[in-house]
Amino acid sequence: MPAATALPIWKIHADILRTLQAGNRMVLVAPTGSGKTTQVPQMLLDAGIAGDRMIVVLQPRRVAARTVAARVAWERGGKLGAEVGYQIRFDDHTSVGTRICFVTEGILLRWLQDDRTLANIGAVVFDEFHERNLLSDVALALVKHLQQTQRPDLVMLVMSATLDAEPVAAYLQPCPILISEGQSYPVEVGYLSLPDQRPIPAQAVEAVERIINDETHGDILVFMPGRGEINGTLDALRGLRTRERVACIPLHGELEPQEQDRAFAPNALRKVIVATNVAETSITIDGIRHVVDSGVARVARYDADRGIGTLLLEPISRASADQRKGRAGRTAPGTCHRLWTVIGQKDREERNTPEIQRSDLAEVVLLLHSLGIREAATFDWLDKPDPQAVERAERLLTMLGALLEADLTPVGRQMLRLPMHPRYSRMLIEASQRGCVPDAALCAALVSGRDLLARLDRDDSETKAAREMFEDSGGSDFLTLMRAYDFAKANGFSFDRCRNYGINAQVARQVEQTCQQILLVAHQQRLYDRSATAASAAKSDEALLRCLMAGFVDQLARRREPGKSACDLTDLRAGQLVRESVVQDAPFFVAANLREAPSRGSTPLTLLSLATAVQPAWIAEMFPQHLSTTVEHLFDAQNKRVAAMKLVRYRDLVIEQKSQQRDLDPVASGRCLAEAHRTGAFELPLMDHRVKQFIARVDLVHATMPELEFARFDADAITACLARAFTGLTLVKEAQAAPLLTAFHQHLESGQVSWLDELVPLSIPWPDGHTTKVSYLNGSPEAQVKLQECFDLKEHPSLCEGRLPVLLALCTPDGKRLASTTDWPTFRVREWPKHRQAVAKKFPSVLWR
DNA sequence: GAGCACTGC
Repeated sequence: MPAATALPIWKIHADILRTLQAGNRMVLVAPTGSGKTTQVPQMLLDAGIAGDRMIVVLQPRRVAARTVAARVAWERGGKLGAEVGYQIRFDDHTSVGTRICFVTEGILLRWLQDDRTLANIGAVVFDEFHERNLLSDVALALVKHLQQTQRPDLVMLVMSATLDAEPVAAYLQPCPILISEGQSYPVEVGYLSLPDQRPIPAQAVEAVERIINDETHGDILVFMPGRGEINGTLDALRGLRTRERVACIPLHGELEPQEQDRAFAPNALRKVIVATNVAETSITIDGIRHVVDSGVARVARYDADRGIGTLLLEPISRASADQRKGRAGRTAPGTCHRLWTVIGQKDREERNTPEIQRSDLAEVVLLLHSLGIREAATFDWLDKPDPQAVERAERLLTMLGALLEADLTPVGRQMLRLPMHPRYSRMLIEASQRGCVPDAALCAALVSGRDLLARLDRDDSETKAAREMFEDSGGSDFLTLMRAYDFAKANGFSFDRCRNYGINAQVARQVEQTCQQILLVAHQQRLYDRSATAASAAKSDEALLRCLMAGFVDQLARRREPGKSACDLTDLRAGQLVRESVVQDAPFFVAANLREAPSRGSTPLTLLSLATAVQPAWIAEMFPQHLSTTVEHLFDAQNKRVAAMKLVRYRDLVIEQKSQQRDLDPVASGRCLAEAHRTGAFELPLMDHRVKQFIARVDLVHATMPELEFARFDADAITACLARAFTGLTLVKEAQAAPLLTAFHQHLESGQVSWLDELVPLSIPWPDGHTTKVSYLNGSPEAQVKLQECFDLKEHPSLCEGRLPVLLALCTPDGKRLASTTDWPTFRVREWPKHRQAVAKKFPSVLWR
């Protein structure tokens, strides 16, 4: 370790201090290895930048906050927790004398709720800001807001490892940018010459093989999007034919710590580490000289329109690819093998979408309200969140009772104290009424971190059998988690015992801590009395299930068929319950997790998980304001009739239906039959030529003589007429026998019907003294006439006061159509002579003129 | 008849 002052950041020491003495904002671009995280806070302290107040350094991860604090305390020769300290969840190493404090972002936001002015803080340093985590964006915006209002003396310093600092500087303007060099080695980047369609594991293995056979040195890091691809790559690596033996090591977040340690531990063999994005930001491994980058990652997004999360494979941004590349140049020059082409590089996004633009914002919006910021959508953000996401968050908070007409309620204020998503804090409030706070707290804790239960492999029948031990009779998937947790706790969180049952012991320990913390807050908030818990030992599951429903009632699902997974959800959504859920029978349940997943078909699946069976009666009791009852007339296709049903809905989801035939409404019933006909449910023989002619005539007058204001027959109008004709009827049979014409006449104003015979008559007079029929079914008047009878026509017949000539279909005596015309006199002069000879020859008995 | 990156109070 070099002397701290030899670190590159010290070259701009004077500039940093000068800038912060002249102003109160600064952006510092300093790559990894510059020493910024450990040195800058000390520089600020020694120069008295924060006065006698504390310097807070925001870290995105707990490990970083803890280890960096320890390092800085050591450099200053003090004890951790004295002059230099840290605070993360569950772990507070600070004292009254602490001057530099490393904290995770959530801690600062808690402090802000306790003291809106951050009175004892003089400077806030945002480290690793380029990651653009949700909470760093929130913290930056709130600290800026505070500086502009009550704390102009507050110093803000944003540190970023990438050069992309202009947007932040512009946001904080006036705000100088200082740039420090890093301590890294060049990395040679290679692209594919042609796109490769093979699966990425195969491509990656080929790249690894090339690196090894090129007789290079140093470990190899392969970036893959997920566990499946990692395992695929490791399988393929085993079949690798190289002169050198290598150690293949998986690395992802779900691994237990000792398994993760294999990636760090020295190895006699060259290491090939196949990792997810953990290795891009959270975990740094020394000795990597080569990176193989698949160029894809699974990215979580939030569809605010539907309130559904997605996790899809996406091409990574150029910024992200550079970050991955940098992992090869930390200790020596390296190489980076990108499994995409130079062209493909240009098509990539420049940087990642900030998390604030792809997250559920309920928790953030509630926090902002507590700080007096009511308009989260128009607040001064570095990057504004999607207004729809803000609106959905506000709607959810209103539904949960945290907001009332955009004002924070007392319940909302209580919810804010609880460190969890508002859905779960609402659940705890409910639990305080129902005497099951400890269970509800456990549920909240169980979903607050990584998954407690390992995902089952297809052929892992042993774990599967063990898992069934925890499964409940079908009430809630939370009960399964709770039992698994109880098991882990009863076994002292033993790794071995837990592993045999597919339980992550590390996660279980965290759940224990989280749960204790929640219970402490709940106690402080008087949501329950800790000393009195023993009394409520005898309890049923129902209270807990009702609490779960309170948090997720807007994600109520109704099974379409008994025993099947397809469900309808509130807000006209649909999805299917995951097969490992225990709620396989209940007709109604709430799902705590909605997410979209790609499927083999073209449409993605909406998967519902963490289900809890509920009863419609509970909804009626707990949310009467969201219920509506209507009598609706539904077409019963099976019995070919209208059925009157009393429907009870929670929002738009039917939760109860009862036949209500005696309340049948004649008008609604007729309407229902008409709609059913419209969708093709049955034929109408009486929709005959007469009716069709009538419709066509009206439409023709409408088009030709708009000044008469004849109403056109569109599909809606026709359905309305049928509804009128069917008034009081319930059976298809009755509808089919019902006379229709009168109902269609009523579509017109009184008097208009009689004008029709004048404007668009069903027949017109003919020179032979008879009449000839006119058809309107093709959209214009047509008459079929005998050619020889036309010679007495004085002028061409026309309708609609002369505006519309009748199309005459001219037939020879055998009834065959010779030609047609809308201008007989001209036809007679111009066209007839061309036909005359042939016609006269064929029909010599007729006198042709 | 089908599936999952990473954090944090």
